[in-house]
Amino acid sequence: MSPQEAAQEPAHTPRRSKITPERAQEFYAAVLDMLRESGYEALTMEGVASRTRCGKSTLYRQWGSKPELVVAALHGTRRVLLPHIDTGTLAGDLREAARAIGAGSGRDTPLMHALSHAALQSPELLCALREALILPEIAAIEAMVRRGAERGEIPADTPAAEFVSAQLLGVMRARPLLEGKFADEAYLTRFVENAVLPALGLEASTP
Amino acid sequence: MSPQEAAQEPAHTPRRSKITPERAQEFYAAVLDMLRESGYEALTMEGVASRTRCGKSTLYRQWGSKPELVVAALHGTRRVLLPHIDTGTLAGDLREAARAIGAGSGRDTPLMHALSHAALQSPELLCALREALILPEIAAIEAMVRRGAERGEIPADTPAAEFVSAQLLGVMRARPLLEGKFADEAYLTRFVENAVLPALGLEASTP
DNA sequence: GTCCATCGATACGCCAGTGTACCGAAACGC
DNA sequence: GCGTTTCGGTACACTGGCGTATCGATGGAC
Repeated sequence: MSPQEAAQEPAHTPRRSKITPERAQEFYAAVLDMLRESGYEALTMEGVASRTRCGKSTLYRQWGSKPELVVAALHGTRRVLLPHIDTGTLAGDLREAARAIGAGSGRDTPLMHALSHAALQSPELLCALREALILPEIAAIEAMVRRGAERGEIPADTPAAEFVSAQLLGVMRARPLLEGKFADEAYLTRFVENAVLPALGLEASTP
Repeated sequence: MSPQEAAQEPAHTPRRSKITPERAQEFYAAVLDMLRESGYEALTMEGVASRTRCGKSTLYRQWGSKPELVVAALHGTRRVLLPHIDTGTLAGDLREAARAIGAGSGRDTPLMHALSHAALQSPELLCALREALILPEIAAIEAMVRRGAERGEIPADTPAAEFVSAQLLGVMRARPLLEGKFADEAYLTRFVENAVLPALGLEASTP
C-alpha cells in the first residue's frame, strides 16, 4: 500500500522480463518452503503466486500444473549433503554424515513428511523425491561402507551394512513422532556412535 | 437399484437404529482404510458416508467434524501388537517383535505415512496418533529392554538401548521410500539379527 | 525509438468438499 | 399398537482451489 513497502523488500527487483534461472530458483525455494510448512495437498498455485509476487498465469505457462511444478522444484534444487565426505575411515565418514544429516534435518525432515504420502500415490513425484532427496544420500552412505570394506575396516559381507542408510534416514524421520523433536546433530552422532558403529563391529571411539 | 443388491451384501443388517459399538467400529475401520488408501486430506465425509452406507448427517451428528472423526477412529481401534510378547530373553523378544511389526506393516505403515504430516500440524491428531500407534509399541519395546537389563543380559546403561524403538519404527517407515517395498517380516528379522542385537552387544544366533 | 514477447494481475467458470437443514422411514420403549 | 427417537438420503448455500482467458504494462532486441 504505502511506498515504504517497496523499501522493505530486499533489492526489489522489478521483474517483468523473462524468467531467469535465478528467478526459477526463487520459485523452487518458495515451493519447497510452502511444502514444508503446509504439506502437499495444502500447497496452492495461488499461494505460490502470491508469495513469489507473480501471476498464476506465469506458473501455468511455465510448469503446466501443480504436480509438475513440485517435481520441477525437487529436481531444480537438488543439493547434496553427503557425497563430499571422505575422512579416510568409515567411522569418521559416518560421524561426519550424522553431523551433516542432523544439520539438514530441519529442512529435509519436514519435506519428507510433507511428500511421503503423496509420493506413494504418484510415480513421478516418488521418482523426483527419490532422486532429489533419497538416492544421493544412500548412494553416498553406501559408498562410505564400500570404501570401508575395501580398506579392510569391515568384512566385505558384514550383514549390518545393508541397514546403515535405512537406519540413518529412518531414525531421522522417526524421532519427531516418537519424541517430538527433530533428530539433531547430537542425537544422530550418539546414534552412530552407540548403535551403527557397534553393529558394524567397529569400536566406539575411546572418549 | 435391483433387489439382488440386498442379497450381495453380507448379512445386510438393516441399520436404522441407534449406533451400536459394533457399528461404530465399522465406521472407524472404514475411516482408517480410506486414510491408508488416500491420505488425510483426500478423506472426505461424503466418502465415509457412502462407503459405510450412512448419511452425512449421521457423521456430523455423531462426531462433529472430520478431524474429530479421525481422532475417534484412532482412539476407537487401538489394538496392540507387541505388549503380549515375553519370551524370556531380550533377543527372543526382539525377534518376535520384528515378526509382529512386519506382519502388521502393511496396515500400519500406510497409516503412518498418511497421518504423519497432518499430525505434525494438529496437536489433537498428533496426540491420537501417538497414543494409538506409537506409544504402545515403544512402551512395549522399552519394557523388553528393561526386562533384559534386569535379567542381566545387557548392562543397565547400554547406550544402544535408547535407540531400539526408533530403529525398529524408523526402518519400518524408511524402507518403502528407499526400496519401494514394505518392511516385511523377513527384512525386519534380518535387521534385528544383524543390526539391533549386535549394537546391544548380544550375539547373533548361531545358525 | 519502436515493436514484440513475456510478465503480473484479475476475472471467470467449473468442480469438489464442508457443514446445515429438512424429510420420510424404520427401530425401539412402553 | 403408538409415539419418540434416531437413522439414511437429499438438497442447499458457501468456500476455496484449479485452470483458462484476457488485458495492460514493461523489459529487451533491433
